[in-house]
Amino acid sequence: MANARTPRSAWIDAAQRALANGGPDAVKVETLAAGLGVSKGGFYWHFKNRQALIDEMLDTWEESGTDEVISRVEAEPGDPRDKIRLLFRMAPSASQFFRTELAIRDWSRRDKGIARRLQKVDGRRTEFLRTLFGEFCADTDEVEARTMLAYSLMVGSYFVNGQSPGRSRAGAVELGVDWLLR
Amino acid sequence: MANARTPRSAWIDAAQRALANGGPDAVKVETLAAGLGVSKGGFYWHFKNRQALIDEMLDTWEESGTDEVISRVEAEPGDPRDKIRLLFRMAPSASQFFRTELAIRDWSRRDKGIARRLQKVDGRRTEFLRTLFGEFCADTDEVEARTMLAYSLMVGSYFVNGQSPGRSRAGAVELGVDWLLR
Amino acid sequence: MANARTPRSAWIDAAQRALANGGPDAVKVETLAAGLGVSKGGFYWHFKNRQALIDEMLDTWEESGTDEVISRVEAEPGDPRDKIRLLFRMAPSASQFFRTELAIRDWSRRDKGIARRLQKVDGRRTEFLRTLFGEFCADTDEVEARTMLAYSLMVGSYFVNGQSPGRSRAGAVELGVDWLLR
Amino acid sequence: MANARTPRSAWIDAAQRALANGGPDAVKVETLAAGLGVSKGGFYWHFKNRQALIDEMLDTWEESGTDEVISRVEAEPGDPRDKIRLLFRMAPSASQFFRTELAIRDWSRRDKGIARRLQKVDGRRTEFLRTLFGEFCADTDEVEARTMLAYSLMVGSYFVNGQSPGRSRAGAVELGVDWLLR
DNA sequence: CATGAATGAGCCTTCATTCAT
DNA sequence: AATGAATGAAGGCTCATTCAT
Repeated sequence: MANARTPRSAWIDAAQRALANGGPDAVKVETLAAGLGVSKGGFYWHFKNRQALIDEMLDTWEESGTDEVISRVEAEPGDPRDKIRLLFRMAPSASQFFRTELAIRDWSRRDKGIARRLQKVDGRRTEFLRTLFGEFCADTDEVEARTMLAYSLMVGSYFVNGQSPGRSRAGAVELGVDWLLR
Repeated sequence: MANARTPRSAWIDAAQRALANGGPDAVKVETLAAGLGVSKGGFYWHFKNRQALIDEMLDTWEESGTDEVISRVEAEPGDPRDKIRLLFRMAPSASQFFRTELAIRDWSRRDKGIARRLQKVDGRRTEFLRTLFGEFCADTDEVEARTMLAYSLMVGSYFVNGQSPGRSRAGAVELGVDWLLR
Repeated sequence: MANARTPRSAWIDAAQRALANGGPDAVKVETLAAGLGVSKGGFYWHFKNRQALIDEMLDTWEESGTDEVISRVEAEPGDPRDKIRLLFRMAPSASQFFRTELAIRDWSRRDKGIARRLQKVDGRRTEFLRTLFGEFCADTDEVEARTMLAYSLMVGSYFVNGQSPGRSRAGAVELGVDWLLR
Repeated sequence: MANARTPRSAWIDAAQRALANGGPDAVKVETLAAGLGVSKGGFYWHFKNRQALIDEMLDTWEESGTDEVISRVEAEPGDPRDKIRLLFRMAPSASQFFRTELAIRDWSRRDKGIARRLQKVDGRRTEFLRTLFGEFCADTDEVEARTMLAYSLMVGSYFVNGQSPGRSRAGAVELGVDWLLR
């Protein structure tokens, strides 16, 4: 039973990829089925309907997007500054995951349920950042300022398309990080 | 005369609102028409097709989002720090406009044409920020770092959903701005 | 009054051209108006509706398609054979007119009214051919056979698309005519 | 299995009938579906789009209108004259098929693709006629003349609506055929 | 005589969903 | 665990027609 020919997880993965590449409206039963080399009818064996798939996909994302990242960073040796730097380096490397997240971020502005999920994720991550900054920074307001700037940079830089003169986006981001960690 | 019963601009406004609220796929001729209390057929008197409306809407956004904003800020008296603060205050007030922009930002990741437009807009705005920071900050790298952080904060904070403990989002953003302008 | 800015006849001509080029469905009020550099609203000043235009166009065609051709041929000097040859030569020269007629011919298979009109036209023309053949051919059946062959050739050759080896269509038709006039 | 509830061929047949009865623009997905007692959405399971149906319909017509006809005639015993007579007798009996062809003939004047197809069909058929006439007729020009007249009669007589005095169309055509086979 | 603006029916196409097998 | 076939609700677009000016 559990070892289905096309397991549930395959649909969820495909949905996540579709979301990352084309936004919520690109999560089409037909398209996913085609990608999996399966007829769309089969989809309804696994899921009640499209919404059910989407919900499960979001559950999956929510889980892996917080604990996983944080525990990986915490496991790493080094001072808080190293850990923050690591966080910035992780985002682009988890590309597929991160691109899905960007789509979800946009989506959250139109969907209360998604917004709630994102709030949890962002809450946990900023909390983590606050802890890290707090380790070398006494003033609460300053911790908050740096946290806000750091997280906005981490997320926002992916929504910004401008070109810094003579610098790659990554280069410009690094300058920002350095400045934040002075 | 240009006394249209439903002027072109009404369609563009409606499209902008729809984009802000539901993303590109929510810009539906039928829906816009219903919202304007007009039959969908009438749309095609004003625009060749849906794409033409979208293009014009983007043109409109592009213009008002750069020249307009920049010249309004430059007209204001005050030192560069005041001007940067004004920029941050303007964004949320131009709420409808800004929400449209956020949708465009997400869209740009999937559409080359949109990406090009956004690059122009972001390029001009960051250029403007660079000028302002340059007025009280000698080091080029520092100017770049502050610019990147400021713009990411301005944009990214709208994509972040977390809650700072005991602070509104606006409050947290202000802390960030203050810190950036030290 | 009678000298309108865009006279009735202009619409009828345009309709005839459209019919010749694109068949009945190409006779679109909008297209005709555009071709005349006029807005389509004006159409309804002249005609009750599309059907009215079509009917008038057919009336016009019916008139010019019989008496005109026949009287022009009869006016010409020469023996019956010359006149028949002239008829064959006239068809392609009256190109615009003839192309309209081909469209009408097709149309007539689906529209009783058109069929009746065409029957009148074909009846008069074949009658005329019968007279001409009768002048050098005694046997009634032979006259009928030649008439049928001649008229089918005149009309049908325009619906046939094959290529005779080493001959133009006109060349092949001429061979047929020669043979018919032996 | 290929046990389609509404097989592809049913759509093609319906399309052919629609074309025969109303011309190319009458081949409407919605209309065909209604005729087949099926919802229009189902159409797109069988065909990519309307054009795909039309193309397949034309392929079908092309094949059955050449190879099929020719091989059926060639299989028949008898001298060339008998075979030509058979050809003339076959046309009206394949009424549905022939009416479709007449529509295609008209269509070909406005559509290059259709024209190419028709040229192939007419080319093969006239080639066949040329062979048959060649068997009892030495002079090349005469063969060509008779071929042209025969084929124009076969096709053209269906576009001619006149009434021969005291004769049916079929009767008049027969007279023509007899004369051609002297 | 005509335009500018709109209506509404109709068509093509897409897609979530259903269902018998 | 899935396929083949279909439904039906949208949504984009065209076009005949209307009507105030």
